[in-house]
Amino acid sequence: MKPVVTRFPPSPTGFLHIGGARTALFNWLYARKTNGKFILRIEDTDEARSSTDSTDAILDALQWLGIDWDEGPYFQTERKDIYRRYIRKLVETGHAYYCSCTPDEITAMREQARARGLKPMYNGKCREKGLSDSDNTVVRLKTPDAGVTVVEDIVKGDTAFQNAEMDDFIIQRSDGSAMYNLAVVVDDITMGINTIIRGDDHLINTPKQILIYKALGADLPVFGHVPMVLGPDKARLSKRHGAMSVGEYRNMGYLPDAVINYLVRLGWSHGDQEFFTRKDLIQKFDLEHLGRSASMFDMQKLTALNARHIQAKSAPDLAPSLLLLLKDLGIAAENDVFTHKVIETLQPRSKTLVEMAESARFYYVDAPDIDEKAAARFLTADTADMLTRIADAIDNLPDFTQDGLEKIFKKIMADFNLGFGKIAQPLRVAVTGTTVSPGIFEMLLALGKEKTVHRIRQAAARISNQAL
RNA sequence: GUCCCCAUCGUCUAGCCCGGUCCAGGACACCGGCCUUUCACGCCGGCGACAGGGGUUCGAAUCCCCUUGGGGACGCCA
Repeated sequence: MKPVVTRFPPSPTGFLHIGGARTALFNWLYARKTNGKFILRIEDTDEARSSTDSTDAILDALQWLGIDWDEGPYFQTERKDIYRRYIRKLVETGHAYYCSCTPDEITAMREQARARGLKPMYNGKCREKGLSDSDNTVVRLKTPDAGVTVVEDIVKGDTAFQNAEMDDFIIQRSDGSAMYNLAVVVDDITMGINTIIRGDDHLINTPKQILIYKALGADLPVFGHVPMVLGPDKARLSKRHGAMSVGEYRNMGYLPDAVINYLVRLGWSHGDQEFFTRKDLIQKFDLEHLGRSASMFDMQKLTALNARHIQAKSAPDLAPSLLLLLKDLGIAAENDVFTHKVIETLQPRSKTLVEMAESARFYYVDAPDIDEKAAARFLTADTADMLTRIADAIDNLPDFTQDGLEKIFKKIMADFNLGFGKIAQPLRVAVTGTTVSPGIFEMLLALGKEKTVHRIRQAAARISNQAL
């Protein structure tokens, strides 16, 4: 059994979008699962639309997702000689021919075909002319007039295409450059690709490609055409659907593991399992459980999965990404024990890292921004004394632990005849500035004794000042 | 217009290949409740689907056909 060789061939005409990422993921997972090889190839033969910026962005996004490649990136623009050689071979063996029809003529043919209720096609005018290479000639593949070409697809099953439906398509442009179908097949053959998983928008290209494989006398790879990812309006995913690029998800505070988890579940399943670690996926991914129908992209589910992945990670793992986001908020934080504690208090209540960074803000600033509404409700005149008492008690606490804090709170509760809630909320507002925060104990413990005492005193002072 | 693909809760899906264990299971969302120092997490419960019509069969979500709906492709783009 030969090792599996898969590939991901993006064209560098923009960022890596979600649909492309999923295709890359399927190929990568299958290669990793089978101990095969995953090759990256940049399909930049459309030089007008391709850019190195796009290439960089795509590579960057793949790296962020943790999709690494064993070979490449190869660039099709650097392989022109290879294509030319194969095209020459096809002409020499009679599988292809030169055609001198002008674009206008072709347009006319198409209109004619359409008028007769047929598929718009080239009519094979130059097929038997025996033209040779000259300016303004293209090369076309000689396709069979009759019979069928069957695509054996591991996700769609066998699909038969009438050869009569296929025209003699162009494999080389008049400027001598290779067209997509030719370049892909030549690349896949020469790179040893034996498993092709791609979007089902390519299913129609497959019979054409099979014809090229056959004309070249090459073995066919295994094909698997996965359904498209659609937007919420069931239209193919496009710019107008909002966040499309993988990079946007990084900026919004999504974890690569969550994105991968979500993407793989869009069209693949493993029983009822929803949560997968990277390791799980490499172990469990298979081609048998790829779905056949298109799916819609659902941010809410991605977000839910992201929350679960945030909880599943360790604080030190989360820290580097969070630090970057804190920096965006103007907060300089270190990857230290303090930050790790901060993260732990926030993990169960953050759906994204951006959310976590915003919630973490109060830990780092010198004095929290006091929310006026919260202050009006909880930092009232009658709490000033209590807060001062708490601050003093904590200040004198030999051990700044949950036990120590509990003892203090119990005493205060008894002395002031208050329920715990009556103490906790003013305290929370004093220390965080808002009524919403992690649990009092974990939060104070993470904040540290000094800051805690300082903030409570500041709040008490604030109340006194307002009373004047 | 022609060709191709697809069709289970609002969404992602299990089940379909090898009909009965499915008056269809899980997850997200939504709605209740519990827990509780806030917000969350968590837990419990609820709502909610086999597109329609014909067959085949003792029996169909599962097999066949048609209809409808959705998607894709018909480039000197990839």
